[in-house]
Amino acid sequence: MMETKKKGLLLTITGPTASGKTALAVEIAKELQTAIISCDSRQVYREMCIGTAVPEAEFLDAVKHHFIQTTSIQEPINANDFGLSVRDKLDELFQEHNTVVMVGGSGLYIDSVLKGIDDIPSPDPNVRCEIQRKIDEGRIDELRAELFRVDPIYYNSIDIQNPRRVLRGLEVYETTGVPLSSYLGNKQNRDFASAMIVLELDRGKLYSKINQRVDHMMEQGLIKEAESVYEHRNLTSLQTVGYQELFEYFDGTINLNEAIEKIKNNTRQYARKQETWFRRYDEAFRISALEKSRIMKLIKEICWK
RNA sequence: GGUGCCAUAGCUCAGUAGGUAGAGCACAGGACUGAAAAUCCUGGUGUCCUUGGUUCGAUCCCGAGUGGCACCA
Repeated sequence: MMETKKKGLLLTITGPTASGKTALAVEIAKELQTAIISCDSRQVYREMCIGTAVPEAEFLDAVKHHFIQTTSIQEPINANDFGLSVRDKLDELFQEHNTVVMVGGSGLYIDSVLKGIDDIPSPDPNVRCEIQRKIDEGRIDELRAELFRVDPIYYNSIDIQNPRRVLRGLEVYETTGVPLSSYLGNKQNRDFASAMIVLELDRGKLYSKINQRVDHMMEQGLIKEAESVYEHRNLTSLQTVGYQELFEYFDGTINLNEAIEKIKNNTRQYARKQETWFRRYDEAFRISALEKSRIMKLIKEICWK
């Protein structure tokens, strides 16, 4: 069989939040003299910096980073937009580099870049609002029945308990007149090679790093940052750990200590969900986040291939 | 010192007309192709404070002890 010519290698570094991805990626990118693509659904927003743990200035200065603070919370992006933009950017970067480093913990965004995503027309936002209204009114059964009628294939493929999935199927059908399932299976495979490293850290260590990091964010002025975006609290991009809890504090429903504890709890849960997601990447190299020299050795082996 | 109330899951608490227990949170596992730091599903946590008594049987009733809280001195 003829192997299609690959443009270059995308080396993805992932792992749960606070596992040390950022610093490691910078070190690797320096070693390989290449650029970094951030794969983080929240660091793309300019208005959120402290709470999303955007890399420190010294890191950003040392290596060219892409997709960090490039858009506004008022112009939200989604997994599809992200995947397409990254692929465009990679075309450009592979002209100059054999290897590019991608680092981040947003699983769906990683998939969008590596596996691609089917081309589905963007639904009408008003349609979404209308369907959401019905969900809020408790009419989910009605919506499920409707979805079953218009798109039984999709209906049978999703978690029908999850209103988001039901909504998704209906919003596509209602705006395009065509079932969502008919758009599936035509995605564009990537034209570059891929290798992935998943950083691992035992729960105890991970949780204490998370706690420390939250305390550090508070010292850096997370409250002030949250205040500055409070008026936009309903935007999708602000459905984010570290902000929603402080908004509750601003509202007076909880006190500051409770808010901080909640941020820590929710960050822990986020880390756990990330780990669940990463277990699906069975082609990935899994390695302890603490063994830096082993990681660097592994990188060299991967890149020599 | 006296009186009253309380003691049940890691935490906050519910409960059993006496048949060894349950919610929320925490914790753990899972799903996930355009909101993904989102959304959804699943799971169990236990000397029911100690000790004597009543009873076929006590976490529950009675006595004593210990600890906590409140009030009175």
